[in-house]
Amino acid sequence: MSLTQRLFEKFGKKVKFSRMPAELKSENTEAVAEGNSSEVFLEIIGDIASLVKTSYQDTYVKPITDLTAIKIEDYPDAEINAGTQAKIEELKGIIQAIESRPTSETDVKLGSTYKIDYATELNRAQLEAVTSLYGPILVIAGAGSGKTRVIVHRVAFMLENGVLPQDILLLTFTRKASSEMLGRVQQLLKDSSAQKIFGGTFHSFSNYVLRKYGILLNIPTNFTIIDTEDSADTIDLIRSELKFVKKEQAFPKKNRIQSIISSARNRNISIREVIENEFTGLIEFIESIELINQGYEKYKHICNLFDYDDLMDVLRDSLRDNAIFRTKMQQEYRFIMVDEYQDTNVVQKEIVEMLSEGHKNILIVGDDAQSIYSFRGANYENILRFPQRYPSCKVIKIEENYRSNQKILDFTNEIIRNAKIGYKKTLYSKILKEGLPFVKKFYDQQTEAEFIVDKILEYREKGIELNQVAVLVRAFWHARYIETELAIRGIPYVTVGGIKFNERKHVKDVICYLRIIQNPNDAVAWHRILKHLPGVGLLTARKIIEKINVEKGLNIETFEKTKFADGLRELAKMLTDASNPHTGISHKIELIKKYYSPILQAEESDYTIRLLDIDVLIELAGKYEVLDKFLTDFALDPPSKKFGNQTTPLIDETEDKPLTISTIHSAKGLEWYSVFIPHALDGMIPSVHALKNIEELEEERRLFYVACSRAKDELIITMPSFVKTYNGFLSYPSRFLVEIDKRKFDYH
DNA sequence: ACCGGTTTAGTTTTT
DNA sequence: CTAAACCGGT
Repeated sequence: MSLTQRLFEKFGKKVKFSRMPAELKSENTEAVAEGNSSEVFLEIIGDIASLVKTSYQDTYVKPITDLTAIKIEDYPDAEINAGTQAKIEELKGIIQAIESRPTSETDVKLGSTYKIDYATELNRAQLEAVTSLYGPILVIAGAGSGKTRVIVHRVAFMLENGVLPQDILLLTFTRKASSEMLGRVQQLLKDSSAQKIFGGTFHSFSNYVLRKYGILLNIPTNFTIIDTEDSADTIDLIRSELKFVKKEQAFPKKNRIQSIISSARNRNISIREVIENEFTGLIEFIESIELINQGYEKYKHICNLFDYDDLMDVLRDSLRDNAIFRTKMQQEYRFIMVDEYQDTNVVQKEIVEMLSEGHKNILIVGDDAQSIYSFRGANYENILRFPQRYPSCKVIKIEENYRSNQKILDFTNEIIRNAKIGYKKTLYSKILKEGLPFVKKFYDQQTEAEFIVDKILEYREKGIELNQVAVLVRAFWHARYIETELAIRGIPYVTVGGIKFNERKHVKDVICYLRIIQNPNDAVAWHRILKHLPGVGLLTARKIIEKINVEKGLNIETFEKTKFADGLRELAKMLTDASNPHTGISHKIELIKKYYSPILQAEESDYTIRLLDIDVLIELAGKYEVLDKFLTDFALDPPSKKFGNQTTPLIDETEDKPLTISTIHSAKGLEWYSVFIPHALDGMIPSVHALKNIEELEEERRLFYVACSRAKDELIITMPSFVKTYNGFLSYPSRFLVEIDKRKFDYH
């Protein structure tokens, strides 16, 4: 029976799909039925699961979807062009050169004058990294090999050897990581000297330095930091102002333009190069985008705004062009350590090189197998090429793993063994275990979610707390069914990654009012809040802002006769009240809340829930004295990245001990007793966006590796038999699973 | 000319 | 879910 006939039997009429397989469309030309085609399709897909479109083959075939039957040859190869091939070969050579370096076998002898017994707390490789203080050092640290331990002990060792804390610079991937490390140093040494060490992200370091030396560098010290969304909004303003003539092809969207511009800066190449290499469809827009970029730069300058890339670029340029500044920095930070070096981009690499140019006391730690941020310009070549840059450097590899049991390591080693690029390191562990990693396929996403939640409850019965368990996903929507299931059963959980607290629309609105109070030139913030006034759209907002610029402030009389005069007057009054330097930040937000609530109510049906977030904001602001600092921290490092569902905006982790649902990216550096990886389908991990290009595909592999290597004791990988996406159905298991020796896991 | 409601197309990851 | 495109009203 054909599909059309089956549909007819089921629904009593012919059903038309908006996105239907071509061969079915031809069968169904006189279709009449309406309705949400995807839902209908989903309902019947159980019967006809044989007809599944694979996103990369563009055909509807009966797929072999059983993990035991499918072979890696059934997956299409990713393209490798000549340039990439040459680079892979070159990197192989570099890796070989590193591997053939003699590993240092010197036993480190330490006196007994230290507070810490380094020799017993560290293994040999770790000890060597900790006690080598001078010259360039590369530490290749596999997942779970005690990387943090090395940094913590090294900092302690430095201090114990009389290095001044203010001479040390510790650059990490998140601010949380650095504060945890320095906190541990403090505990080890039982004194507070570690507090004087500068520890933080590249961005927070740049922010600190640029504001401190702004006068020397001839840049304003009171700039406002804007995030990616603001950046895209600003770019959109410029685009509409430039009034490009309509072309055949639609102009790229603001987020795309933003990512092109940012990508060019992160990789230190021109916009033209980015488009020619990666966005060949947009070649006709190169000139326009370059024009937009010029306007964007000018706009930021006038409004005193810095985006994330500015923080990096301005610091790099200043170090390069201002010799006085460079020398000052080199003298100030005589010992530099960089964590997660595989996730630095070119600009950051240059910053590190210039900072350590004189003394060369630079230690970098990283793992090329865990490089997962190339979309942000990160380049794992930075770590691989470090020995090229510093031929005399010491290379230390730490391969003993203290996190996972040997069965999990056997599994993760296999993932990385299949990699086309990078070190083939083999991690080992002394932790032994009977069971293998668990892999299971389910009928659909619902049954998969139910299984996972059942299993989590089972763990809890056995005494494993919820906060010892994590669900790791490639993209946030992969966890939707699981979230629903958890909510139904009342299990507390926090989400990490995805839309963050500070990115929620209403939170950002409130922040924009504060930004105007702090920097009245902030046109991006003005745009955002003026558009809330009835009768004000893009163009009117622009006119108002122009007037504000000319008149050096918001002058109500200018707009007396307009239809939005009342709204503007109310806004101006609130801003005047809240601008009073004697009102605390929390009180300012309360004034904003009073003004903003009716606006929110008019726009959102769930406004009472959203108002709770603003109360959270008030609470958070209570810890700050200076508005400037509050806004900067909010842009660079949101006070709490973890938040629960709508009824509990912020979760107290120590009290509720919730389950973690996280993106794999945000799970970096963390570990749990047991880890679930749902949706292990080809097209999810690896993502559909990465199937064509070998470099992107390899990054997905590393992502899968990072996910699996978070597990200490149990690793559970599941998949539904199909998932509907906007352009097809996914039903093949992840190729990374197919590649692995079947004896390394239990398949159910 | 401009605003604002409605439809429709496209959806990764983050400092 | 979000942002662009479309369209009708002032």
